[in-house]
Amino acid sequence: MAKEVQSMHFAGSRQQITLHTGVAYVKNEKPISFCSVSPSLKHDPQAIWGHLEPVIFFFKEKYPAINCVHFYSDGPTTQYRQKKNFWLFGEKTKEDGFVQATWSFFEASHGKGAADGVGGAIKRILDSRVSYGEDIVDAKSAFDVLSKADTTIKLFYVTEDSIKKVENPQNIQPVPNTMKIHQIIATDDKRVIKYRSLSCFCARGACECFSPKVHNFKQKPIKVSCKKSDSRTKKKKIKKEINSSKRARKIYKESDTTSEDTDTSEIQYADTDDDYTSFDDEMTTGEIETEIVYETNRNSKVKVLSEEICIDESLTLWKGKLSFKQYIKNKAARLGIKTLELCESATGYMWSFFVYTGKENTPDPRFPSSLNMSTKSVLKLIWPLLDKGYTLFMDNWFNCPLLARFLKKRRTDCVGTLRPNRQNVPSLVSLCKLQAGQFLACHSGDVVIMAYQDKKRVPLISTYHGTEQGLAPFKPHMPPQWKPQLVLDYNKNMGGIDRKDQMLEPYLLERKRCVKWNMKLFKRLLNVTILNSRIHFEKSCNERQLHLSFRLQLVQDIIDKHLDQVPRYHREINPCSRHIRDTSVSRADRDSGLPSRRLTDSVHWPVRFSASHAAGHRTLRRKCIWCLKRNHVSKLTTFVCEYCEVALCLEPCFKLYHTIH
DNA sequence: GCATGCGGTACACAATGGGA
DNA sequence: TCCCATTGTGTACCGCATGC
Repeated sequence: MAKEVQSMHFAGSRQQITLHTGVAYVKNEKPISFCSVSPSLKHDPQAIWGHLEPVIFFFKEKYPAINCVHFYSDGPTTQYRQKKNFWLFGEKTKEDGFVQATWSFFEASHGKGAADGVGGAIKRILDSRVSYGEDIVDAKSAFDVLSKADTTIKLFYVTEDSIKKVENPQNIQPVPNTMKIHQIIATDDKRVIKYRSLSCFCARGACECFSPKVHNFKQKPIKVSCKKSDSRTKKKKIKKEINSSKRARKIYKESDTTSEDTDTSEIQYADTDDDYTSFDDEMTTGEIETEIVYETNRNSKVKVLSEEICIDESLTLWKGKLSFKQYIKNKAARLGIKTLELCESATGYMWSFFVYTGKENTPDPRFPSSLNMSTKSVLKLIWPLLDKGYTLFMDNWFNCPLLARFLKKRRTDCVGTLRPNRQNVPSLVSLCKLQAGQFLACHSGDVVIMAYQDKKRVPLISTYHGTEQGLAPFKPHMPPQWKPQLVLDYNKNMGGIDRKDQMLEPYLLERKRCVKWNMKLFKRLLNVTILNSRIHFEKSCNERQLHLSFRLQLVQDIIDKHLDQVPRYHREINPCSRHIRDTSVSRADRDSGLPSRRLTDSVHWPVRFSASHAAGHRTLRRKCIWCLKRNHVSKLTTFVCEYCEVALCLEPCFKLYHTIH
């Protein structure tokens, strides 16, 4: 409805005014064009609603029965399509008594609209008056001239004070994906709006077409500051969150624990993941694809694992904003992206993994939703390996008796530590008095639960151990020590993931700061892939290879194989280049002694931004990287290097970028 | 919480090119 | 050569993601 015509110059005077034009369509009535004139040069939402207020008042008075309003405008972020306007829209439409209200934004480059026509007519009237000798020096004189003119356009004068009186909302929550919004809808609550990427009017906008999302301006995001100086406050916040999660914890009862035919669909486990505190931040999880599950080996024969495998968690350091960022207090990184991994115990070969994106964000239709997260995680990872006779080692976050029994039924043994507060764990495990080195074991069918007293009480579970004992590995200056075989096997085989992390530690590709979290995760996976390759190589060749020499050899092999395909410039600056062929000079040019005019060996050509370059973008201009990085100047360009896909000014940035290292 | 970088848009003005 | 429409460029600003 509204369209703003920018500032104008009048009869030699440099004073500017603002015209805010529009056309109103009322059912069964002729369209009414209107224009508000103001000396204020503000064009922000506060000004827009300052201009709209007298217009709305006029129409409400003329047509009191109106209770529904639809606004149409283009979508500049400086004016209409922005959070402040959204906020004022919800506020003002309620104040003005509209039952239903929508605001739709035209797509960019939509062409001229009716409101532009009104603006053109106004400017023509003013121009004609100036040509007849009238001097229009300010907004008031322009309004007077327009009022005297023979026009059907309804005119309003808006003072600067009336614009200042409009509330200017501060510190309000931005609406996610504002740039993609094409319609906002007012709700019963003035602080809550709906928005969607496509407009619809099948129920005066109050429909559920195109899945409108709800935005509440009242809610504030939960933020936890990570400032070093504020560590005490941070600890308090973490402690508070942990306590609240404990209070909210629900212990479910097993539906049928006596049944012999135990199935995962019938069992429910206690949820006790109180070591983790998830930080919710500004990013909504809906924007994140949670299907980052690495299951390439499910049906492949790439690697035959040895019998002992283990599942554990790993944390990739990430301090930036991320909705599924995890805090794990006993990890070195403490804060980052948590991955749950299945590795071979002996070598650390990572067979599968998935990124933990929170309890609610990792749905898997294969498992009942009643299962707790730790059990679902185990089943998700081990599922392709069931019925193949593996022995799975896990720590106490994953283990519980019913899971162990289920795995045993699927020909998979299970060994690990156990939390005494899990369902079906005998109370003796935590209550019995034991001295250091003593242990107590309870049997139930195939499952044995043991309490071993070391420096502190360690509950354990196994599906193939008994009470047999073994001699612990020799330690200098320590007497030989007998321990339950269960404990010895657990200590021996649980460290697969730690072994992998230990081997990767000196070669952390992801150590360099990354702007995006997914790039950091990608680098980490690349690193794990190299380690996996080495393990695979060692097994296939049956010879030991130092990790460093393996990596160096890998780099050399890649260079030997692919260097010919690398553009000339990159080869010349690469000290490893051994295969440079100068094909840029023709025989005729060599004979003439002049440099060749033919750039046959170059792949770097300046091309215009095309639809392929601008995939996902709506404009065909980008900021020049060279101007931005080297000269610290923001300069838009329409050219891009065809090969590098980097935006560069044609002159001189394109040449400088490709010649100065 | 703040700073920074990047993508995106609007707007004003300059440059360009075709037709009379 | 002039006029006018189109295209290109610079600037300002906002939203969002990320890092510290």
